[in-house]
Amino acid sequence: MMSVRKRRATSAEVAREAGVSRTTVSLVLNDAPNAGIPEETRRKVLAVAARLNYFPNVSARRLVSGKSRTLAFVIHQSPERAASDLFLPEVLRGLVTVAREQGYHILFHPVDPDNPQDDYVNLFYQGYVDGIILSGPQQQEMEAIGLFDAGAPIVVTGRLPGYQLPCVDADNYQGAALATEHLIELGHRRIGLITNAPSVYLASQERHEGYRDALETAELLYDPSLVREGYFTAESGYQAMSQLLAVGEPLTAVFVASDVVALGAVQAIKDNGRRIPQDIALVGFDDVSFTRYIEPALTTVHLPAYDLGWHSGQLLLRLIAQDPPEELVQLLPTELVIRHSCGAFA
Amino acid sequence: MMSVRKRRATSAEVAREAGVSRTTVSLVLNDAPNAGIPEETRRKVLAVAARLNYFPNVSARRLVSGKSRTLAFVIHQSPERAASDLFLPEVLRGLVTVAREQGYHILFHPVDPDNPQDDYVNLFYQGYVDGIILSGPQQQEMEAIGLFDAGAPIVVTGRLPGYQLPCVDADNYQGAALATEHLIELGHRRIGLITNAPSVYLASQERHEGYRDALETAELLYDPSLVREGYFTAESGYQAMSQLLAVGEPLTAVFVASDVVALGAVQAIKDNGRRIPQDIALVGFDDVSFTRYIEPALTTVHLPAYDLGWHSGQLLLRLIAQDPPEELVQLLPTELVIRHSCGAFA
DNA sequence: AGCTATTAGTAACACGTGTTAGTGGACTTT
DNA sequence: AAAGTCCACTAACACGTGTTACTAATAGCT
Repeated sequence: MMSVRKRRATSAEVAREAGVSRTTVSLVLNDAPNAGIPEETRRKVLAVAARLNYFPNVSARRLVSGKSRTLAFVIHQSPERAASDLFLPEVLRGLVTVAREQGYHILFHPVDPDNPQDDYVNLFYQGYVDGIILSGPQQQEMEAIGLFDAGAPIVVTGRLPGYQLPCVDADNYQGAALATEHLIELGHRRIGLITNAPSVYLASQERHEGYRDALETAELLYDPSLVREGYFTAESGYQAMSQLLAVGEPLTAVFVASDVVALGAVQAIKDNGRRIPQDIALVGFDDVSFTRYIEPALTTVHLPAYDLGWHSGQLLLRLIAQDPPEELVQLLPTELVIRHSCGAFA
Repeated sequence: MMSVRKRRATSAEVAREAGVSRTTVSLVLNDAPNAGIPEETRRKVLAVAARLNYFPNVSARRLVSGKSRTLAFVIHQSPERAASDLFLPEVLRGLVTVAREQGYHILFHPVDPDNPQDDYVNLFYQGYVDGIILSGPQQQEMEAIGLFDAGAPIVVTGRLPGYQLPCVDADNYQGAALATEHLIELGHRRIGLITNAPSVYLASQERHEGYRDALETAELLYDPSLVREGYFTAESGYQAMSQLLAVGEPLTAVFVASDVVALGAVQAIKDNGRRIPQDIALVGFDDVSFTRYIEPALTTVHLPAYDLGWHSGQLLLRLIAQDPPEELVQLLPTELVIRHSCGAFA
């Protein structure tokens, strides 16, 4: 049984114990390519290091290298919305995957938008991290812009309207068009829209435009009276759908630009005594985990959460490596997930 | 407009610019209480520091202090299950909240159980973090035990059966009893159980026992033929419920020890042409976000995800501060969330 | 034999900070 | 006036590592 040593071993102790200099220990452990260390010395050092349970101190390494090999994942989330952040696990998984490939760690750093006393820019200035990923930015994100202008590596997951920051986002426009085109192909002519959020949100605008352009490409009339605004929640979807059901000339399909909002819409349709998809066909957006469980299973547009994390990390790492790609604004394609609510299987 | 300086300022530069020694700068910025620095010097130093945009280098601080003021959140998650980890955001929020109060940061470090080449123990031995929170441990977590035996601060979120590690878990037994008692109070006498997972999982055992003991306390017969095993998924719930519906003497209520599994059960009941809660009352477990949206809204036992994160962090911080509480195994109480599927509002 | 090239290694500096022990001067006390 | 006390501040060390410049010894070549 190995006894527990209180203090951690240092490279100096390894050197003394192995009868070599600290430099040699360092060269062996980082196996420096050009310095020719003979095999015997090498093995001796490694053996002593293993025996003393030596691990190089990362703070000292960081200090001398000037790099932290850590990325900050900064996410704006109010306590209420945090609980229902259904993408966070997947985004993180994508980010960690690409980061770890290159030996980087992730510092998880949520920020409460309501009291932004917490200065995430310090994470960079204090050398805590080498770069920052900013998820779900606010409208006025002056700190991020200042950071970028100062030459700091920073990537926005989502988008910051009006500023030219490096960012990775889902192609909301394309996804909305995909959903709408699918309903058109199924023969629908009067297709309503319930947005995911008010139009100040860029994603909401883009999904709205994708819907409209798909209609017009198919030479269908874009009718604003068939459009209602959602507000993130299922409740808002219930309200919006109830209104649409009361429109004079009835519609046969609705594109709801958010799965959570669509949940409320489904309820409203059922309460109104109509059936899905026979009376009203439905397509959602986001592909959150529970959409396959509701009745009927929701056809929806898959938001590539894992890829968002992965590409954000990849972009950030290239910025850190001073090797930026030509295109600093990346839109990731979405995919239509066909289930039962659209009536394709009827 | 302030020009962007390439190199970051150091305390030595601040000292030179302010005409004092580096020691004075350090004393001012950390406002050391006993060292009497006159107000004028103090202001002068602070002014120069602000002008030079000086931030103390965290790597150097860590090196000299020997502390990283960082906690690792290590979570075992296979890629498939990561996407449906509905508690992660809340657990993280709780953990970050308590950590930040004491000036700690969080390193997010998922581990794929299928290829565990990644040694999270090194995070501690290399001085990357001061302590480790281990979420969702495997059955044989020898590294964690070794770490604990070596005196490293470590806390398990969930529980490691058979070993005496500090841990924080939800009181599954109490929650299951709560759910079952509620159904009994509503007058049900034949109450089925669908477990959340196979009985090798501790949480599954505990929920099973809570159910049985609640029955026996009410002097009702515990009947194994009314018990079926779920397996995490809605599909497994559909299967289990279908079997229970075919039992000779029909039951009037079922406690499903997982909301996701309950989703499948709901579907099976509907497909069988019975109504909830009139024909069959249902209570779930976990209180995942979508339970309020399904039809009827699911009565369930709230799993205190935020508190799990918070108390895990709190316990770990006390271990780090060498101030451990008497009780190193903490069970957090659950709460019954009464909605419509149990029939309490009928 | 004398010069050069290679081998095997080390001494010393740098990274940026916290902190202890100490110093010179002004002020107070006896 | 001498001794003691406080004030304001600093020199110097420590933290643990990476890396460059250098040395001593050996081998290779003409």
